[in-house]
Amino acid sequence: MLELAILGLLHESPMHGYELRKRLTTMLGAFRAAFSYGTLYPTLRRLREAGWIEDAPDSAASPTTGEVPAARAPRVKGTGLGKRGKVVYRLTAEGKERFGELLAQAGPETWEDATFGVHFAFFGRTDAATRLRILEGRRRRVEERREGLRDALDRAAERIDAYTQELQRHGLEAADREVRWLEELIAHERTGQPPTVTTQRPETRAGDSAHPATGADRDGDRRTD
Amino acid sequence: MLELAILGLLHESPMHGYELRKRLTTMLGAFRAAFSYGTLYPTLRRLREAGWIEDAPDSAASPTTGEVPAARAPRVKGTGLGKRGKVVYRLTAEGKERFGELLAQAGPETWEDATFGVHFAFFGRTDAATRLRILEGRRRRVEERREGLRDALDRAAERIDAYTQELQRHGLEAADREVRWLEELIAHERTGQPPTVTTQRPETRAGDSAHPATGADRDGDRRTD
DNA sequence: GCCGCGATGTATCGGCCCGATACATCGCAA
DNA sequence: TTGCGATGTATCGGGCCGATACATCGCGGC
Repeated sequence: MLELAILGLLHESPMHGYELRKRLTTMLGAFRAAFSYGTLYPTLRRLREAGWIEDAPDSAASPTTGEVPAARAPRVKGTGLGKRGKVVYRLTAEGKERFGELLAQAGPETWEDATFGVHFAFFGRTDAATRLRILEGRRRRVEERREGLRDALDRAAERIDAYTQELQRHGLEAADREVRWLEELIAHERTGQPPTVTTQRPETRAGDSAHPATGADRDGDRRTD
Repeated sequence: MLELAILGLLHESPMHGYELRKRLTTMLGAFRAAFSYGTLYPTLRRLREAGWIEDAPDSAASPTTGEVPAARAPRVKGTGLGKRGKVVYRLTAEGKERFGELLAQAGPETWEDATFGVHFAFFGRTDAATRLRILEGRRRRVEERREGLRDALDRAAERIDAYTQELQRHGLEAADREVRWLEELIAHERTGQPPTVTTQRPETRAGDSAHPATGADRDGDRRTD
């Protein structure tokens, strides 16, 4: 899950682990608070070893000329880095491919809480059919939870602790709201609209006016989950 | 976190791991879907080794539960539990003490998503001062997230992907609703009201909900899961 | 000058937790 | 008899978290 998030973020532009984490935190609105560094750095390492991303020393210290660091010095373990510590990660060609694969997935794991959030955040680069499948899977998932909560409350009535009951009531309401949200999104998808685009502030300077979301890439091959 | 949940549930009555998990699932309304067995059983083992709980072969559970409609015949013939059968866990005296300690905690970890849910579910056995501290800590936590989301949306405006924006908007709304919920609860706590006396749950159907005969339930006592 | 101090930045460790998987038993129906 | 779904216990690999440890940078105070 973090893998998809990192690949997607680096797809826009290379950046540090530190910045990556901040972007992650605000990007994942609901569904997840933040990833910890204890997760982030090991994952970066894994992705590097898999060849999806590559790192380079930050050349920001010397703007244009400067001396290029002699060689991609192998990471000195033990006590931190040599001297200049910042590392910029960037996506490789294989990484782009991998990102595409992950984007096309629409299996059961894609509609779990946090995973769904990450996938949704990248819907702008996901093809329409996959978007719909994920949205509907998620809806079913939340509906199931909602029914479970409803039953529990019906059956519980005055048998269980009032606080527990209140917790379930709150959970039921949240589930209900999410289902309605999803239904709206699904309806929009079916009519070909991008998302609801709440407040429009026409500040869209020159450049392309096309919507990033409605590109409709013709699918050639697709792995159905 | 699971530790608190298990101790609290076993405080009511002894039960199997299997039943424990089902109770857990419905108890934790929002904030958490379910615990997996891959978590539950190792935790039970840990608690047993720590001395907080003890196991015993399944014979007669104490009837303090909601009672079972006599359809359950004792399937214990000759006690085959010696080798490996059903195991009923029950709280020890030390376990009760431990439960009390955990209930009294009100630190930073108690207002994280899932942990907060577990603590809240046991508010009926938590003293008032601790309840208030946890509620207020949680509120601050969610407020911070809300502000972060608000800033991101203000600043982002037309810069970011429409789907990502929609995700953040949804997250903002959810955070806002939770803050209001918490504020209501805090107000109730301050006036000494026990729990929020909610006799009606949110109706998800259209149309308003006049509640006929509050408290009366059409029997629903056929399933004991 | 230089000193602390908070933000930036990278990284590891112990431990919680999850999904997948493997068993075994029981009641029931084809 | 066989199959099947619910009940029931348990482990394993790996993802993820909180705590912790460093190191550098910019900046204001003294």
